Amino acid sequence: MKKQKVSSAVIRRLPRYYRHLTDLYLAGVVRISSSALGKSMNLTASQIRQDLSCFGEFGQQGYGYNVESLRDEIAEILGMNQKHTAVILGVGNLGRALMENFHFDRSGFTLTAAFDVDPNLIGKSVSDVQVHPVEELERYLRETSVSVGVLTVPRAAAAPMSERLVAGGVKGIWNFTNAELDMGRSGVVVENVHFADSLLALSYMISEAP
Amino acid sequence: MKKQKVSSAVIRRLPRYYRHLTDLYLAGVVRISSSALGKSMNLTASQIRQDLSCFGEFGQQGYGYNVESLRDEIAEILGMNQKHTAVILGVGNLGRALMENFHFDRSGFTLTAAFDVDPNLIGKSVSDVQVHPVEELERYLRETSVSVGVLTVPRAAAAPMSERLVAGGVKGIWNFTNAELDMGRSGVVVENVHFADSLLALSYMISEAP
DNA sequence: TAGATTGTTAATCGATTAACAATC
DNA sequence: TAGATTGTTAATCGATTAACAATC
Repeated sequence: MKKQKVSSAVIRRLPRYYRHLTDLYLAGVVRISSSALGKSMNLTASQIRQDLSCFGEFGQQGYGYNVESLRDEIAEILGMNQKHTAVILGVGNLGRALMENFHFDRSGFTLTAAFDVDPNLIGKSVSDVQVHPVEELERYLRETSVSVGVLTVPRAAAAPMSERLVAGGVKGIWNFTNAELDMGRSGVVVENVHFADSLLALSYMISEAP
Repeated sequence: MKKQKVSSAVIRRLPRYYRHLTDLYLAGVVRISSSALGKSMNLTASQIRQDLSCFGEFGQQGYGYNVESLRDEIAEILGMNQKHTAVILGVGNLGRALMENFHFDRSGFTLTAAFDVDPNLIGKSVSDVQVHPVEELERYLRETSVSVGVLTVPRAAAAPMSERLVAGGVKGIWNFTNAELDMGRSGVVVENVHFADSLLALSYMISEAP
């Protein structure tokens, strides 16, 4: 086991490994070699072995990797067993879509509360998660350990809300607004889901085509 | 103007440039140097100049870049003026959230139709876009030029739907399902929005923290 | 055992950064 | 003009690929 810094390119591939290994596992595949996995994921066998070597030795010469145990190892590496919690800020369409459709638990998270300003929503539950008035955010964060704040508020509310989350001690922010959040020296990690950036990248790629 | 291949790292930064320049423009900033832009985006001035040089010469020595015209140039590069069109497949929570909240037009797209299997939705309109029965997809694609199909269907429907989109001649697929689509030799571009991958990357980053 | 496949070291490739002449 | 800042070429850094001894 090494303790070198893991590059962000590797980090981005880990969830893909996890997803593919889960699919293989569910399909009943017991073992797989780096070259077979590489073929199915469009990576080189070398890259896969190199990536995994950042975290330990999970394979066996002449055999390859056990699908289930490699999947479990990667889950562990990703922190999926750490009982992370999340709260969601903003129960508009997108917030509700995440609450109703996204399986936080499959990523090792428990969604424990939602917050909104709309009096019509407060007190209601969405997918068994209660909507609180946003004024109660600070108290909630004080009384409950929350790993991640999910930002699905309007753009204008993104900066102030992120500051309140940081002050409340969250470790990460999952940002669905198209605001660029500045975490300064807080150490809080921001993961952006910028829909527009994604669509524009696609726009570029289809515009280039011959 | 060069005609070298543009790396995917550069392509991914283009929408960010566009977003930052738009913010600057709306804030009334007229000109900016690569070093000032770099500071605000956490990039080196060198990298910005190197990136832009893939597409042409947009600055002026001793002055920097005109914010508005650089923004417009990048919009052009991204294909935002090409009157791209999109249809959305699957009007569940996520599909509806995109239809109601995401401004396709701000990325240069027009959302022209939605498709679903649910008889209760068919015929209705969401944000002025009509929901059609999915059986009509082929006819619609034949009669209308559609650039991109937005996949917000359940995972199991992702593969067959993507095949129908490809057969119908779309140029790109914006995939919100966690299925990994294989476009084979079709030349159709897939842009994935994998929520779970994104959250797992965040999970890794907060788990590493000291 | 022989064949397969790992983990790791070395080689290559590509992307980022630095430097600087050109010039507004 | 002098100062600022570009576009581009060269230097550096990091990530990917190839090669191979170790070994199941």
